[in-house]
Amino acid sequence: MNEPLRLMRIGEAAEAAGVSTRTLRYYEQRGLLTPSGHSPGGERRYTEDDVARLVHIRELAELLGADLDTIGAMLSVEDRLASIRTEYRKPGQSAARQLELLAEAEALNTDLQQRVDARIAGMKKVQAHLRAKAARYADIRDTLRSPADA
Amino acid sequence: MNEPLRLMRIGEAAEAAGVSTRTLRYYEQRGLLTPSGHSPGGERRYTEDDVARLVHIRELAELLGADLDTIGAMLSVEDRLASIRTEYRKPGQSAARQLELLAEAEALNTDLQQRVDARIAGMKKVQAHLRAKAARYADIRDTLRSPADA
DNA sequence: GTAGAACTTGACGTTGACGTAAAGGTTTGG
DNA sequence: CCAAACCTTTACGTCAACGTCAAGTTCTAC
Repeated sequence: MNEPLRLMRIGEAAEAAGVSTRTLRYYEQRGLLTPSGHSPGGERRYTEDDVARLVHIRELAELLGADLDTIGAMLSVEDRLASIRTEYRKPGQSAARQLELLAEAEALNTDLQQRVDARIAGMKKVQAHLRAKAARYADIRDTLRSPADA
Repeated sequence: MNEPLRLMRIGEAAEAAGVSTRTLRYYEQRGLLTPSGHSPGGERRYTEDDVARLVHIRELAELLGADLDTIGAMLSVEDRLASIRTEYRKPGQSAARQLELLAEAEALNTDLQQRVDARIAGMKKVQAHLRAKAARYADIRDTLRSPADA
């Protein structure tokens, strides 16, 4: 009924995400990523989902250039969200409570979207600069070929 | 004939760019930004162009998340480029030499473009994720309003 | 059941990009 | 010309995000 659910040791998980084992332990200490389980002897065991989350963290870090605290905030929003979805499925919940949680998640998501949008806009500005420069080079190249100067 | 050419002291230049004076001295030490001149007493004097360069550096740092060494490399490309333009204007230059310099500049520019493009692509991926999430929230909101469950 | 690889928890080291304090020299307005 | 504001160099401090031992424990393959 339940899938095989591969459990990875820390080294395997780290390699799968392209980071060091130190990074995994550090992220755990910072509350960003807790391994899904442990071996009887106490070793960390990671699932594919854990690795996906790890990759996600790296994306946010590298693409957004955000520090780990900021990323932690983003993740807790997403986690919050997941629990909202769970809670939402339970029939016992009051509709008011559900709407409240939903509103919170939406606000945080909107905030994140704005940050990303701003960043993309800035990057596009740089991109435009570079394109303009490329065009100038092409011009210069043309001028060099046909020296109609005087 | 020549414009007034306002010269700023370090504090003014720093404030104009929204950074600390320490940052200016640090960038100078790292070879990223040398003031255009000095007062007789030895104080740094910056021009508007210097400030523009400073702003440019900050843009690259914040938008690209690049470290100062990388930014330094980018800047030296641009500087190289400016000197190429200067050299290119001189009539004494051989056309072969000009083409050589131009090719170098174009190669470096292309490289930079690719890096920026990749970054934008990554950001757009994140953007898409966030949009999908927003859509899901909207769905949930709808479901909450009309509980057609059984 | 044992060797060796991989893991555990400390704890100290490193690097980048500045912050900050000290001790003195320079500018500038009145 | 003089005080306040601003600047100079030098040097140590800081913070994040890990890297790197060290000393001991657990896994895995044979």
